[in-house]
Amino acid sequence: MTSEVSLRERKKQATRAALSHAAWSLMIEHGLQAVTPETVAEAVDVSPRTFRNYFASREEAILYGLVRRAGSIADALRARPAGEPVWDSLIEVLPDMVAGLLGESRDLLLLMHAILRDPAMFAQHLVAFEHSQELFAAVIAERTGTDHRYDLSPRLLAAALGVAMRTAALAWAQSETDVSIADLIRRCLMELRAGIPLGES
Amino acid sequence: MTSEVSLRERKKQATRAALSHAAWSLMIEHGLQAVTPETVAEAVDVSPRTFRNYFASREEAILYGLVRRAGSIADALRARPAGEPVWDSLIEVLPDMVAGLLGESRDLLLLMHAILRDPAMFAQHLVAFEHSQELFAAVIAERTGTDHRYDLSPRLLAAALGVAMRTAALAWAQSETDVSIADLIRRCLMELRAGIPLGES
DNA sequence: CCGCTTTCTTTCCCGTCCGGCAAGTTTTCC
DNA sequence: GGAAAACTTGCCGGACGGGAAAGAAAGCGG
Repeated sequence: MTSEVSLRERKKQATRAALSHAAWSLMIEHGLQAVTPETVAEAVDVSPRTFRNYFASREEAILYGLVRRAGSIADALRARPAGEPVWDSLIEVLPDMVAGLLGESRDLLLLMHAILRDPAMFAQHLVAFEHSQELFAAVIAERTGTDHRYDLSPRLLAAALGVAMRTAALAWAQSETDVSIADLIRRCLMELRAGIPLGES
Repeated sequence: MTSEVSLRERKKQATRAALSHAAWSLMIEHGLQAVTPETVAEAVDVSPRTFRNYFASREEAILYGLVRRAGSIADALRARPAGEPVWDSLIEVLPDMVAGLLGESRDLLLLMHAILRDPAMFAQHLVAFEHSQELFAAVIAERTGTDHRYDLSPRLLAAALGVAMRTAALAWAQSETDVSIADLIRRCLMELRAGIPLGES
């Protein structure tokens, strides 16, 4: 009963999580240039070669945690009342949950700066969001009774969510005022639901 | 009058275009693995080192043409009548222009397969779209009289356009039926303008 | 038209990174 | 308990990235 998955699998997941966590911590504490297969592997007490078996790049390791958290957001969406309109679920769940999962705002700021400075980080964060979107697309498709592999709308909406979160995060990182990231995400989502009305003169 | 930019600058642009074009052609004709700094440089008759002075990776070279074309789409948007609502301009211009600029549908299919197969291509195509979105955000901000550096809406809309085009391209590449890419883009845009209404039961 | 300066191209080269391979270790399964 | 499968590790070769300096081309002043 303790093992619905094998010991082997649990160890692998643990190692992957530990490596990812170590990569993240190293970046927060010592900057991006301090994150290398060697330093990360040493922190987890495995060989550098093993690090490369788990992650194709240091960027992937750093951002892996975000994809995991996207998974838990998707689970939270699944847990919403069955009849609730999807847009309502999203606007209810996403802003606070994203803000909650991101942790220290100082950490997020460091991450955003790394993403904006380093081309490899920038590219990889786009990939991470893309992977997260697949998770969201699956949930949305479940809840609307469509198939996200064949129907446009779920994928479009999932992609729009990614856009909302990235746009909000960017605006947050660049703004001098300290509006909350949750509010920014909420505003982006509501604009999207309204069809991005441009107040044109 | 022929030279509003210097000869030097024109030569650089020509070299960049030639390298990008060669990289694209090589991919279409001989597959992704045939595209290397060496082969591309040879096709343009420059040194491999020069190729790397222009592009950070083969993927960047292959996709550079797409970003250029995004620029010409942005120009087309600028040329629309001043009073026209932005969404109308977009729906009017984007679908046909994208389809027209992409050329042979067989080529596009090869590109999509390369993007879906190769992680580096996948990452780079996201970056290319991101760069294109900055161009679109600038146009939208001009036409709505907002500043895309401080206002959310133009960036959100520009990002949504990228999403529409990528989602459409993906659906097109995966569909067995031969709907036109222009129609798919139009459908995505109209769904976005309508706030992605999900026909929920 | 001619040198001088600036910018780009090219060659050479070295350190780093990536990933295949095979030996050693751990887990699984019967 | 022992064979088979899966994972970890060190080693290694080839690819890649980019610095430095010489050579070629373009711009600029006379």
